[in-house]
Amino acid sequence: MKKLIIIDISNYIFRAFFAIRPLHAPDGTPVNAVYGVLSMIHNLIVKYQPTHILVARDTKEGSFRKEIYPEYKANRSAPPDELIPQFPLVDELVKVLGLPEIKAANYEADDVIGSVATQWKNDFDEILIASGDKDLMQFVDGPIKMLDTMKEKTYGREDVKDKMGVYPEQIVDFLSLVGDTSDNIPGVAGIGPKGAQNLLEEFGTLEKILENIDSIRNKRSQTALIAGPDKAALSKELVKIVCDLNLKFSAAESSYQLKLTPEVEEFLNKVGFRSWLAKLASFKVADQTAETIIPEKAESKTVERWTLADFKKNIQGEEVISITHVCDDELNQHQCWRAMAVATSKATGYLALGAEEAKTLVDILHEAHALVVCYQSKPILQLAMVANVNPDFKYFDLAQAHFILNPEYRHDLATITEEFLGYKLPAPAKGQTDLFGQESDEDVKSQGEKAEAILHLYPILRAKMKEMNVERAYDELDIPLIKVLAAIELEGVALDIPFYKQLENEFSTQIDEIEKEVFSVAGDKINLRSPKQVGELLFEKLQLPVIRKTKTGYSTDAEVLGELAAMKVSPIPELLLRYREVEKLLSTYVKALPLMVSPSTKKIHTHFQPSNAATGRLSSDNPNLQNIPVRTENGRKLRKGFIPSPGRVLLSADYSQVELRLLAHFSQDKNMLDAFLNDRDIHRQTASEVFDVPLDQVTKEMRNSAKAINFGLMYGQTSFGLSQALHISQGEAKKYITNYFQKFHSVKSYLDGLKEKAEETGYAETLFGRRRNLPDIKSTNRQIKAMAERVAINSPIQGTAADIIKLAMINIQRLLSERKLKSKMILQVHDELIFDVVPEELEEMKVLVQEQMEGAVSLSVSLKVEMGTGSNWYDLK
DNA sequence: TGTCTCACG
DNA sequence: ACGTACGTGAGACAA
Repeated sequence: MKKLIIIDISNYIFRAFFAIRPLHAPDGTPVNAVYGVLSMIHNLIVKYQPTHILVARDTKEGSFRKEIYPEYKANRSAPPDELIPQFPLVDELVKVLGLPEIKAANYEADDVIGSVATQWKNDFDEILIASGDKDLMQFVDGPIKMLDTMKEKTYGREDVKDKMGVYPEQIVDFLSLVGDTSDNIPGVAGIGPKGAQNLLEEFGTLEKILENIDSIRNKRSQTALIAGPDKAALSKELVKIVCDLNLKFSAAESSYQLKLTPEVEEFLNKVGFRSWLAKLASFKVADQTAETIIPEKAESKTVERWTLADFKKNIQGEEVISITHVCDDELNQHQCWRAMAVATSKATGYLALGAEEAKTLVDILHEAHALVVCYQSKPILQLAMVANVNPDFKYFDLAQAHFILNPEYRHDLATITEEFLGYKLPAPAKGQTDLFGQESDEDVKSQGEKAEAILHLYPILRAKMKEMNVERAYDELDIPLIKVLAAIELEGVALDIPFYKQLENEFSTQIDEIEKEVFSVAGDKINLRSPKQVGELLFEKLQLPVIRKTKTGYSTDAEVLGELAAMKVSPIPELLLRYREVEKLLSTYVKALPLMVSPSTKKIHTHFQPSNAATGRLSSDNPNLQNIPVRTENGRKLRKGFIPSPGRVLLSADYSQVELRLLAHFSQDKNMLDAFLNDRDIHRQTASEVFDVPLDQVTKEMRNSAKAINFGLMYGQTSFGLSQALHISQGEAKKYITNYFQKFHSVKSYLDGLKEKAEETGYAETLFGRRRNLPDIKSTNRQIKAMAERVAINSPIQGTAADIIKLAMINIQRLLSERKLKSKMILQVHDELIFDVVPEELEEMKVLVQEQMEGAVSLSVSLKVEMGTGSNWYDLK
């Protein structure tokens, strides 16, 4: 296997410079770009294992392109001062590493790359061009691929088409039409990527397009081309890369192996890269023939077929057993158990189950006193609950344990098994029964192996949690919560279906009316649900100004439509906004929710996922009941359809400003603590501080700005973000933020401390010790690191709020059962709980809920809960 | 399947 | 040069 990587070193220098924070050699010379280039080259070698490397570079004299077009690359600003002294250092680095290098006077690195790639094409099994330059995509073909080191992605023929919209052989023509701002290549004015793509799709090449100018259907493109065919020709000359340079270098001579030589050592010492000494010293090219193959598990006990009696006998005296169930309906797992596999220290069994056997099963579990280890415990608990048995056996939930260990990983059993047991589970059983309702032997075997894996994983994950000191969040919050969630899900929420049917009629009529109006103005019938068609209508047909673009086309989101509507040149943007609002309500809620009402219980049974959101929050799906509209009046009406069970009332209780209270507690900022201790409106207080006006002179706008600042800072928002949110200049936003941190200086030091702590430990953690690992916080890539820092700020706050409400839920549920109350907890929406309450219990419930929520933890700032009651979710007052 | 858009805290 | 505010789930489209 011969593999060549061609490195566009100039491209690397710039990218490295901007991606890596400033670094200096012992003598003060800036070296961040040098560091970045070394690290990118090292990564290339480690990741792609090339046998040959070639460094291509520009010469100082400039290129022939400048002669034919003086404006070529004229818009490039001079390299930053900090970068200039690094060019010779990179030269030196390439030299001491002994990297094969080619440059050619009067030609650019691109020409070297093009010549090498085309002339050596048959000498290698694979040639990777490492560069961010779009031009070079023209060479992608067979063994030749583009490699974006930053994104760690290689581009083959189809990937080029995906990214650019055209195939590699069309890239030259494409760029000749579109132009390239980075090289100041003009292209044809009036033709963008979209137009060029369409033209090339139809005619194939630039020459054919120009020959057939008369038959171009798109009038805009046609006039553009008639006006500027010479521009296209000129651009093509500039874009076209020279491939016939005399290389004076054979393919074989580019063979390369990375070694730590005395010269390299000397260089690394000079620039102060001491950690690289060790890294390169231990560097070994991996043996390419020895691929890591994860073995299938070798031995396995025979899986016996058991009856319930066998099951009982086999788990007798066992301390730990594992079970895994087989069922057909993902969404209603507790209702459809067909069979289960069980593993103990001595035996593995498989038993088919009838629905009515659930109670017996749970009784056996109770009697046996074994710890029940499973992959997901919620359906097992629900199986017991629907059989009217209180599931008070001990359980260990692997998915939840894995979530605690690393919330951002995938938590499926196959992944966990591979990670901790080092083998692959056999392919998932098809779960098909034969004509006699018997499972096939293969299915029985694979289910048995699953149960065994689960049994073996338990002590490993338990030990790991102990080692990482994260048992508290698992044992005190997540595990007891699962039982609470199991009950909430089974209880469900009632929906007023007739009310929803009526809404469906109203909304459908509105949709039709708006649609008709749009069509009459536009004179065209398009699919208003298609962003693509909407974009074409607004920006091509109506020629409205393009506000923003997405990866694939024009952006038409609400913000864009709002701006267009404000221009008042066409009624369509405004109509589209109304269409979108109603369409969203109609399709996501009004039509969908009634279909989710269970025929047997007449209620909606959402699923609360306890091991999904990386911060430790719950999420809700099938359907999601945590995003029922509330912000607009029109949407809020949908909440009128969420009603109590017959004869009951709804009670809601929500934490007021939990996250900001937590911020005050964590930061101990005097100003912020004061505001909460005196029960002041926190946003008003902030506005008064930031804008330096007395409390009573704070205007609505000021308060709104302050609110945006308060929320933004918990997410690590930048001045850019704030300026976007408030529609102010970035300078103005910056002033607000500086001012804020001057007034709330402990908040600033707390947030900085969070970043530092995460950098030291590699994770962020909540008040209860729930962790979120942040490997990216050590990234040398600025953007990636910045993202990790924002997460380091947000996770402890969002996660602690999640922990607190979990604790409250556990305590409330326990009290409901101890006091034998009939009222039920039915929903959680992050900082809010909803209860289905028996009227006689209402007063007791209010006290109980408020006490438990406010008293869940004791902080410097007391938690405040606001409550409401009513006959639907809209009218909670 | 990925992308866009949009609902919530 | 690049992106820019965290955490979710769902429906519709387009390929």
